[in-house]
Amino acid sequence: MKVYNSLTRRNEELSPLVGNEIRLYTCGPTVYNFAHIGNFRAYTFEDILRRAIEFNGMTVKQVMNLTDVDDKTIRGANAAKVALRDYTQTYKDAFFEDLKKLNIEPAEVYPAATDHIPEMIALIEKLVEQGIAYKSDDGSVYFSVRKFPGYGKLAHIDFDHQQTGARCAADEYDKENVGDFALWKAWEESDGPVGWDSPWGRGRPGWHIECSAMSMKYLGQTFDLHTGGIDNLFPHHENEIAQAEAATGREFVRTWMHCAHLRVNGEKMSKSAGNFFTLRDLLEKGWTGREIRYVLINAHYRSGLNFAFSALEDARKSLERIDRSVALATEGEAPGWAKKHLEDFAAAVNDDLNIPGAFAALFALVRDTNAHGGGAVLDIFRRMDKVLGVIFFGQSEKKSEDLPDEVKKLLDERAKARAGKNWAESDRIRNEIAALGYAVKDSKDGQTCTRK
RNA sequence: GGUGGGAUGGCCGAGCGGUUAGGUCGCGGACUGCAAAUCCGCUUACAGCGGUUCAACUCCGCUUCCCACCUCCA
Repeated sequence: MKVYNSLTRRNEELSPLVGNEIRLYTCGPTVYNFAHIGNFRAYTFEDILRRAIEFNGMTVKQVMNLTDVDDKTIRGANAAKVALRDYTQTYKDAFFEDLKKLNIEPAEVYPAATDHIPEMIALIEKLVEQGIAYKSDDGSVYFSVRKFPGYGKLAHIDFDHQQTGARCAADEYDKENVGDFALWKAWEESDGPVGWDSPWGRGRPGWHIECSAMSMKYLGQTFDLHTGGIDNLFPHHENEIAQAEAATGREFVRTWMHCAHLRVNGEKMSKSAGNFFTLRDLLEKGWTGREIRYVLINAHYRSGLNFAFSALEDARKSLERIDRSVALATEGEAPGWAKKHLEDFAAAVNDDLNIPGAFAALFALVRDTNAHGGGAVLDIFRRMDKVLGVIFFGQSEKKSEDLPDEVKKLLDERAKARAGKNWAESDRIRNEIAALGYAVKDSKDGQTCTRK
């Protein structure tokens, strides 16, 4: 299995550092609001990643953090006049509900930042002791990027020849260097009741430190894989590396993977443009979790994905087609042609998660299965879906589902009409059944009726 | 200004120096009383201009346009 490593900018074989287990840290949500589908592009990408690792016979220990203290959560909680913990709990719960809707496999650990303040303080103390972090007059602690030689190696930025961006021109902090970032932020008025005691006084952790502290706590000082959206590459992940490697003197993460952004109708998703959707927005419009999942995963994770409602419509039809084919599939030893498609599927998945290519193999299986009128390919579908997570295997149950008496009666009448070749009557009854929400299809074996 | 990624058929979206991506839509055929489903075929896609090559959508250069990051956005 090969994946693209942002650190080396090359495709590399992914193999575990220890045993057969890949240790994976995925940057999770800041729980100040409902997550939007752009966020979920990252989470579905990470889900595909862990499923692909498992597909290849390895196990995964995944840690996904919940950022439950930062500017936005504090602002939200204080504005709502509720405790930070209560405020974030709402969005934590919502997040887990959303993950289920998208059929995202749960991570092994979901550490919350506020539950790991001591670990963060310990890490910061280590950095202060080493003289790589310093306390400013206001009680904040900063990381001195100049003192960490490898700074910029992930983002491939040469800071000696870098002009200062417009956004960091404002000199509102008491920092030695504009590039220095906060490890600990001193308490200020707007924080209200939020704050923890520390060796540097009351305050709260900087954003980056939680990921370094929590990932190392659960996965070790050096672990296999760390992922997130491309926007996290710099500064967030760069800073995580700096904090961790400066503290331990060891390599922090071997492989970094980043997914590209989602656009909506060709434009960047933003509230002001009115093209900002949460998962809940789409569910309310009648789209299902797996239709949304299909759209989110059916583009290579490193390519920008253009989200459009027409893509959801395509997804719905594509999934129906897959479902119909799966309903024809049976248990047993798979025929050679099906095994070939699984090989193609695996090759695509193992080529840096080429999911569009994997879907092409799936559809080749669909076509052949239909052409053969079925086959012992259920296991092949199952193995493909182990990675994709979009197939509905309940088709046979849906078929045998009890029909209302009213519909049964109409079907009997229609069968009689058809026996007498009374086509007008047959069509009339078909329409009547359709009006009740059921679809009738005719074949050599007679009528089949399913709920629409 | 720096760094990185893009422009593919109506739409979505892979890919590679020469061999069908795939989905969806549309058209034709088979099957069917009709329909639906299914299968087969078709609509001769690779931003523009040069270059390298026996051969370029794929490599190189230039042009146009787009996107992301450049200090707390997945």
